[in-house]
Amino acid sequence: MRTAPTILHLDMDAFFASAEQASKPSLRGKAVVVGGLGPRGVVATASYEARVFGVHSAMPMAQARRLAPNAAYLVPRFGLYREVSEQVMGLLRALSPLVEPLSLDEAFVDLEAGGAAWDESSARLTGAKLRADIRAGTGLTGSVGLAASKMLAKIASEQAKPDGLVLIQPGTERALLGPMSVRTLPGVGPATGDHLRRAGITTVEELAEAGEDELVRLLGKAHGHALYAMALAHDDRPVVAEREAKSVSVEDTYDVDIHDRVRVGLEVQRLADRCVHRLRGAGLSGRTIVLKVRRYDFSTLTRSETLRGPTDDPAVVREAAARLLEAVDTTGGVRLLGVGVSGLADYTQEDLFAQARAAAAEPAAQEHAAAEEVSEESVVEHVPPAERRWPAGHDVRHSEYGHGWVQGSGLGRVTVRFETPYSEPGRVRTFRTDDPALEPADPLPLVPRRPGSAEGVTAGVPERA
DNA sequence: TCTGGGGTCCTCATACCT
DNA sequence: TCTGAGGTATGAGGACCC
Repeated sequence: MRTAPTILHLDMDAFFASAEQASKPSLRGKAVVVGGLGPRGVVATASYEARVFGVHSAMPMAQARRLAPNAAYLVPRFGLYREVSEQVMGLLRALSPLVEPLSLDEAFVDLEAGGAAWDESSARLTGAKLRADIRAGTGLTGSVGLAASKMLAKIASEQAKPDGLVLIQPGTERALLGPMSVRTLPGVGPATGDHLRRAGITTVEELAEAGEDELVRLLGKAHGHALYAMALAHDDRPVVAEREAKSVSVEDTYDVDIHDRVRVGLEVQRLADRCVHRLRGAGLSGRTIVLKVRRYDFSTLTRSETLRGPTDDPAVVREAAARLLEAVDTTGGVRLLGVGVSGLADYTQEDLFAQARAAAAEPAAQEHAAAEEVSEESVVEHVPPAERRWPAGHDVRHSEYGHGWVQGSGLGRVTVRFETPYSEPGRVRTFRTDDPALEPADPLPLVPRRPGSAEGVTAGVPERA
């Protein structure tokens, strides 16, 4: 293990909610909740103002609304978050070639590998400058943890939240970790936490005292060994820049359980098409097709089938998914369906054969693939028009009043607040949902671009245009 | 009053092969 | 030819993460 605290963990603060607040001046300092707004939605992120009321991630939206009835409730805009995330990841890559993104709002950086830091003081300076650059570039705050290992860097950034920096000095790790809850350690969730508690183990210190053999007996080989090492603050995992995807999947939870077997079949076909669309977009093909069914009582089952070779053919995936569905009892109704592909292979490699065959046998194959693309798009767009056009929180442009965002819609009306990331809080106006002067717009950058800036960014990557 | 979506990794059972 | 042991592939489920 390295001896200098040169592994950095960055965690953006309440990322989705903060991005929405930066984008909408009237929401700054207010409780904001981002997540699914349907009857079965859950909270993705709550702003710190909303957390005061007890709202937190993964909470059912209905419960959040009871706790914070006056908060602003918005659907996620992944296009905007992705764009901000890319900007932040760009700043990290300027520090080191070894950047390991964990999600849109989190990443590890090996500062030593990039020569950005080599000891405590250089690490601290680099971390502080990074935080300032992120704020200047995006208007958002991020918390930084610095330590000699990934696990400790992550614990440090957790302690730094919100909007702070914490460095764990090498040598102090075990004393720091000892009194903490076992739940602090990565990989210890509710089930393992309960398991350990029943065995009388609640702190990291007790975990270390229990000994490796006991932990393996309690939790199994892999988990036991890993946890014992963590309890001793041993963590040699390197920062890995390129991670290859192992599976691709799509799933939908329905507002109301589906009972009709025919409808279930149609939904599975749609999901298979969407999954293949994603697969192809990533330039991949896969061998194992997985069907996921969550029943009315929340019991979940998966059925899978491994083909002779990898495929990215929508017809093949549809057929496999349909076969798998035949073996599933859906009486009582289903609340969720999903289709996934694993056992991924490099599409381009595999496709050499497919292309050779196609060229020899079927000159129309290319057109067929193009037609699939179009039909998959149209599947994605198949949503009632009123909901599609005016989702809460999305940007709009009015020919007279300019740029704004949807505050709410229903009963043929849409309420818009006219403001931009750079304006004062704006006024609210209501229109008919079919008002021709009103149209959807791309998000604006959270911080105005300097004229002539090299990374001049087009305003917003539309999640779906 | 319930519980999203997209992933990863591990364990256990079973089948098959040698 | 029978039997058992061990390796590998496959399928199902569960825990965990953001």
